[in-house]
Amino acid sequence: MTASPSEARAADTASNDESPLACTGGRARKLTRRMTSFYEQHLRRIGLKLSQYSVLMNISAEPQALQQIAAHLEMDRTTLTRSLTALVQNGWVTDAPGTDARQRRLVLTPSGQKFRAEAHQVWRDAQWALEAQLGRDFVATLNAQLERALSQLKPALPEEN
Amino acid sequence: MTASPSEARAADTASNDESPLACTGGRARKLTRRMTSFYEQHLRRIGLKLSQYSVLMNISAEPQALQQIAAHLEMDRTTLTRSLTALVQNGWVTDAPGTDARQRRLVLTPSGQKFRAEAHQVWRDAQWALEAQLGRDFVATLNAQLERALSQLKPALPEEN
DNA sequence: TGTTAATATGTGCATATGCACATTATAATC
DNA sequence: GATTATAATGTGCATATGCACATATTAACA
Repeated sequence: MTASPSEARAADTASNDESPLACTGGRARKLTRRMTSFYEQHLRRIGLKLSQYSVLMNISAEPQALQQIAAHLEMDRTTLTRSLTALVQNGWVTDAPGTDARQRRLVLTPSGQKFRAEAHQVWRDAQWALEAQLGRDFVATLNAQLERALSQLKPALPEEN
Repeated sequence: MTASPSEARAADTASNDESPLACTGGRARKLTRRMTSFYEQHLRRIGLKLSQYSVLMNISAEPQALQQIAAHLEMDRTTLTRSLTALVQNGWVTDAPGTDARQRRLVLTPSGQKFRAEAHQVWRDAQWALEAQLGRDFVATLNAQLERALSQLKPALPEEN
């Protein structure tokens, strides 16, 4: 409502009161949509989504617990579960036997290792294309900015589960 | 090439001339997840997703065609359609009568105008919180970087529809 | 040792995202 | 004026995202 407590600060950002584009989150989302689209133009020829590629690159011949992978990727645990479904169905990833019946330990299959190398090459093409389009220096700067933002914008409620 | 477990990490940090930079798309996605989470912590108290907020801020008392809104937000047309469903069901947005039976023209209802102002205030709180956490200067820089990336990474196949 | 707490994961629900396809209405053309 | 092209939108499908809740398993401990 008429939030009087914030009127003082309102002057600080009054320049963009009417402009929703000032929203950093909105910009980030928009860029992510374009960026995802860009990468997936390349990845489409091997039938991978960018997210699936990310998951695939974080699985190896060494069994890793699902939660470890999720933490490393900083993906929602349940999102990872469903993302793995496709990779498992394609025979690239499988469950390694373990001692703890709760824990899922995931490994690449032989065909998964082969496919991962192929996917990596396709990603390289995409990344090179991105650097060609935006300029290598700018991409490096952007990477650094994203990295810095990530280091400062810590995830909220870090796993209260 | 041997798809060793370290290959992914090697690519992540590679910076020599022969290797592409780290996956910019992956970083962007990760930051977007955190950013979205950050904003939605605030927006949750009025029951809005960040995406819904963006849509709401791009609808006014002046009827606008769905496609115009989608183009301006650079959102997929069909995503917008479904995002509008919730806004319409809540009585904030409605269809304005038009001459072309194909075209949907959307307007804010009176209650929608009121709610939009409220949502805007909540967003301001979120934006302020973001600036407080990351530092105002850095947010400004980040915004500029995102904007620059957006201006250079044009959408592929720019609406062949 | 039996009960309770903590762990690891899965499922249902709602929305987001984009593609392919279907539908309806207007415009164009002959 | 009937047929065809174009335009605007909606729907189905697959996946992404995150939250709330449910389940199963191991650890803790009284």
